Amino acid sequence: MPLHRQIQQILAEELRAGQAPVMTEVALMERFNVSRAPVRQALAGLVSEGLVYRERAKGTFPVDRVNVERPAGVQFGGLVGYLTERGLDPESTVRDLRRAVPPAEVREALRLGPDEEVLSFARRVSVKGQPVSYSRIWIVSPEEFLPTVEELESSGSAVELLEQRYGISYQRSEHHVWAKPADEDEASALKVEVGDPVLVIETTVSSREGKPGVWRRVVDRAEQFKHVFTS
Amino acid sequence: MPLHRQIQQILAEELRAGQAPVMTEVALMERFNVSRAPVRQALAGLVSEGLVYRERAKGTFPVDRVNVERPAGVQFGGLVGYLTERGLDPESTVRDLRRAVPPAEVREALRLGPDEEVLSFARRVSVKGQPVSYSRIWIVSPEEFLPTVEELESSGSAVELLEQRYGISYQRSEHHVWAKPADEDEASALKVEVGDPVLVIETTVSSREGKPGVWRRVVDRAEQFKHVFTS
DNA sequence: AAGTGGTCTAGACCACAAC
DNA sequence: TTGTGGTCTAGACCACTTG
Repeated sequence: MPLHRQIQQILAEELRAGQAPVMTEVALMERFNVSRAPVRQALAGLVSEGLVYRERAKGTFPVDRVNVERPAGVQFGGLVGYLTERGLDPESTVRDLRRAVPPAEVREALRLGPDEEVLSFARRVSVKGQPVSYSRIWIVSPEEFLPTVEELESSGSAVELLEQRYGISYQRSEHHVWAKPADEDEASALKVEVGDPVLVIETTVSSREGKPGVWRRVVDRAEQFKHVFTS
Repeated sequence: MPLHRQIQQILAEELRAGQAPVMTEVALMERFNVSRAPVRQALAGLVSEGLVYRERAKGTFPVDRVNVERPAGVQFGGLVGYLTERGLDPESTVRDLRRAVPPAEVREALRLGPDEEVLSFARRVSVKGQPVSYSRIWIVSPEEFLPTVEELESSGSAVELLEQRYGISYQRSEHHVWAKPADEDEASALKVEVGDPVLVIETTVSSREGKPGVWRRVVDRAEQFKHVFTS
């Protein structure tokens, strides 16, 4: 592991522990016996982590109140884990797992030809027997990637599986969010009345090359869980 | 302007114009007659702009399809400008402008004492006489910051005014998003029926020091405008 | 073998803030 | 005046990809 990562990690731990380490570049150069470059790189990392901020000619200071909470919503497929962390013991039901040609809207978002097949399935997440979220996902993946329903239900995230097995990782995502009255399908899946408000989130996930690889549409029960985005 | 910014700007223009400039570090060092540091800094900037990606031992490449669209939603107070850009000619109505003690929920988010007053007002944005968005905002600001209703309606963003006059700038924001049925107030403000779905977004904006300075709650007509978040 | 980006050293000068 | 972070130079070695 490169020096600057080690330094960043050490400082991040100290910051999260509430200690405010001496943060001037010179002091850190002496403390770690390195030149300025790795120190600056480590500090840049802490800035992008949101742990410190820097002011020219003034210094480097820890951010006031570090947000400990890591909310769901931005993290892809994090809902199950998020609920589990809070002791809510969610059930995840996967069905309709198959390779298929997606509808036109999804084909366009994923830039697929009219005959290209991708992996798809639907997932329903329930807490105490009450459904809170219903989603369908389309994943561009190797043909030999065929996880079982059990694997998907236990992992909570197909993208995670894909990353573990093939090293395919995604960097960018774009979320489109709106509210609408539930139609019949959504109402029956979520056990609400037709016309009740639901939250719809459509997400396109792309690799760092800018190539879209995953499209997902989530329908949430209104007021059940708030989604959090940070920027 | 520092060298690396100039280089980044030149390359960004070329990339957006569709030209794919030679991107190896050595080539750029020769082209701009600089050392490696500013070149690397410029390229790092392009990466965070989302214009290029880099692969170790392979090279630096333009991102597949550069998203030209700059969506509203993440930008604070950008709705009016966003609609205007699309030729929709929105009307912005500001009312109830005053300094006041916010309710407990907002006080907590802004970390205020029980008697501290902040600037507040409500804004309704309409397109063709039809309301699309209703919001209330609370802004921690100097007492002498008292913009007029006219200034607020024309600027589209109180935060922008604050930035221009006092140099106060905000970096972080956190959005909580959910759907709910409209209550009586929301229904009458947005001219929808009670119980119709609306989208609620509560946003806390903080300075880079981590100090929260603005709290806003927006209620949107459902399906009227989608909100877009990228990460 | 040649070329790439990632890392690191050891210097230097600058604008700016604080004392 | 001193110390800070921002910028830049001129070197170096490395792991890794590609021909």
